[in-house]
Amino acid sequence: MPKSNPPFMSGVPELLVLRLLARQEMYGYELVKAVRAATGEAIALGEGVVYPVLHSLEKSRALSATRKPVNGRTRVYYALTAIGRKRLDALTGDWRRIQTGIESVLAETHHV
Amino acid sequence: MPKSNPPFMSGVPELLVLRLLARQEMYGYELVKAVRAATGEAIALGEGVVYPVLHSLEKSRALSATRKPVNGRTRVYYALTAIGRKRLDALTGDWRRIQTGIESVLAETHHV
DNA sequence: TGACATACCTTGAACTACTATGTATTATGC
DNA sequence: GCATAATACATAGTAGTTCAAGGTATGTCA
Repeated sequence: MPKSNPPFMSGVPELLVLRLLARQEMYGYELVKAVRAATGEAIALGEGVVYPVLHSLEKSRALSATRKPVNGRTRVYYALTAIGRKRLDALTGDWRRIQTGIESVLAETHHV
Repeated sequence: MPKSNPPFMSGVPELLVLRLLARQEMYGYELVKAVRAATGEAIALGEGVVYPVLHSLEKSRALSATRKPVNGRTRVYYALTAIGRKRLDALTGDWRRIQTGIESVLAETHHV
């Protein structure tokens, strides 16, 4: 029974991938673990989530892919493009807007 | 062309509706405007979003509905139940976890 | 009579994350 | 030498949810 669409996750994988790749280029499997580490285990993305995001971002030219042979194994390194940077900025803005909105509702010391 | 699933909105309508109804009971149309006001215009939910959420929450007994005739017109007032309170607490926890995780990734002063 | 705000509701589509599964190679344990 | 785990990439199918657009009806103001 596939448990899908857990609350508050839409757009999150894309944002995290773009943000982490803005720091340095990485390959898919590395990203999976980087997300876990960077969020302090708060968010964990499976490979089945990360790879489709990478492919779709590459297709929209937000990422560039480079195949590098490492240890006889081929790794696909992804790096942020100028388009990707813009996409990251836009997503970050969306996030800030929504985060602020929700915070102002949750924060209210409710005096029933 | 319906633009659906904008980033970061999954679960948000449910959270906002529960949170606002925790303060005081309200009817659908009132909620639509309350969300806009409470989030400082940052988040605006259409009626097509709010009503299905209300119905689904009523179905899962998180909300109780009361029909009240006002000015010859019938309004359906929704109030939080004990189940709804638990659901709100759970969702709030989810939100805090994800919000914290993302913040720790975004916050990094990136020194390229 | 017309226009507009209030109030409620439904529908169809589109998006996206998730689990599960598959393939292949390298490293580790016994 | 064999089994297991970790690495590395990939796809399929599902399902949950938001959204725009439309529909109905009443009250109010000009």
